[in-house]
Amino acid sequence: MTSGDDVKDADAALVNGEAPPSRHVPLDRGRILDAAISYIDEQGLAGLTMRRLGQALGVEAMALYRYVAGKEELLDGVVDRLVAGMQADAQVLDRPSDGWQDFVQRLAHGVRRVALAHPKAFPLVASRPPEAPWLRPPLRSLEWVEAFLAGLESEGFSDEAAVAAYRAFTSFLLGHLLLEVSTLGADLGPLDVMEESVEPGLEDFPMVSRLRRQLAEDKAAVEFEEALEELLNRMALVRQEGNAG
Amino acid sequence: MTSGDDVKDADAALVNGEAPPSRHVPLDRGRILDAAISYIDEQGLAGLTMRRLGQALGVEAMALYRYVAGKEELLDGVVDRLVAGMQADAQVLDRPSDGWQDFVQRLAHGVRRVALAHPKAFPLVASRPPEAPWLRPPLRSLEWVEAFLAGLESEGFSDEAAVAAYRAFTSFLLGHLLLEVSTLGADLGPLDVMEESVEPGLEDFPMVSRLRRQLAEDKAAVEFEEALEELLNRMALVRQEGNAG
DNA sequence: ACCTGAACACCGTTCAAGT
DNA sequence: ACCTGAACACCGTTCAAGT
Repeated sequence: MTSGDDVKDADAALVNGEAPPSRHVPLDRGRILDAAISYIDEQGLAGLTMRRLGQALGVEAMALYRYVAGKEELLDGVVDRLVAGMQADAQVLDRPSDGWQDFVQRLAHGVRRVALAHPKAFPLVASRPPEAPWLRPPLRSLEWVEAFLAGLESEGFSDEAAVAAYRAFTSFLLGHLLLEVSTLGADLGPLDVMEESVEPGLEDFPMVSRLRRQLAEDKAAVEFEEALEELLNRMALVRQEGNAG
Repeated sequence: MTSGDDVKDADAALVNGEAPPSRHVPLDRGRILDAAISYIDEQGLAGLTMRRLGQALGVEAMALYRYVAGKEELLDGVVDRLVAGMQADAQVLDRPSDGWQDFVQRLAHGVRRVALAHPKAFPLVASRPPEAPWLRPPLRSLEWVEAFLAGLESEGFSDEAAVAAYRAFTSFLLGHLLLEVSTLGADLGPLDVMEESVEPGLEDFPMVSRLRRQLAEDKAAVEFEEALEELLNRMALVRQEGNAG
């Protein structure tokens, strides 16, 4: 677990794990962003406050402003950190080694894993306005886009086919993951478990009430796999067109 | 509409149309929600405040609480109103008359029209947590879902096929429309126009910088049409399976 | 019946001051 | 160098009071 790496100065008293706010270890941006993500995971996005975040770090809110420019910039930092997590997790920077289908599958599952790990934070990745038109959510980093395009072209995709694939891939991920994550209670903190009883007024909607069970069934995982498979098929067609034309 | 029935006591103040009865026309929920949507359209979601909304209506903020339970409930009301707008616009309650493909196309374009008309408010439709698992964004009303399912079944879809189509349709709409709307400046109010100059650090990303033009090109409309066409093809397959099996 | 004034707890953010 | 206290403008929400 804890690698016994040397620590440069003798703050040896605090050892490992998540050190609770300690006197002499100064804050740093990374710790603040991680704390923000944890806070959102536990309390929900709406509950995140500069003052409460400071409190969680054992510090007054004003101390945060030495490391983040403001709340907006904090949230941007959270998004960056989540996106960086996707990259590390999916090893997206690796080039395709088992064909482009495997490559794309790996990326898709990497993003999905992060979304499911942080369902209350993921909508942030989706909704912050992109800084550039080539950074479509949820693939909000140049590293991501570069790796995606380069990976596909190394596997025989033309410029046009790679760009089309990029658009299709982002739309696919955004729609599926946002929907999946929204069912996991994406907004509020203390969420009441839904009642199993009959919803009021449902008797006016015969189809919905008859298909209630099937509509409520959690098919997110297989749905994702099937839609991803469909996407790969479409991408294969576009790739061939590019080669033929 | 309102028959001139006598009301026995004065608790009425029943609101009919836009009649200015006496001095200040009293507020009503509809007017508040419409004002909120206008405010979001013009100033952005982040700028919406109970106090400022009151001001826009010529009233103190506290007066709003007679008609909405709070800010959260206000936003839910905004979502309901936008969804109602989709229904009116797309005439979703009409049953299919030119085949189910035409039916689904009509619905899709109706939702897209509302999204494009209110790009800064649409993310709300996507991100508020659904009240029930059968109300997947952006189709957040029982009327919508009922009409969708009934429409497809009347055109030969089985239960399973209709439910699968519903899932696929919502994912498709959410992904495409959220992405399209996010490029229209979905978050901030006074947004600076982006610089045409070279982005910093782009030289480290050869693919992105080479494909810059193509990536920035606005293909949202054709992309939507093509993906919708794809979706219809998939739905056609699922429909046949249902009939064959 | 409908709206307002005053009040409360909480927010983001600044800046001079502490250590 | 890093953090805090005090202050400011603004927020959502309540409630008694005005008309």
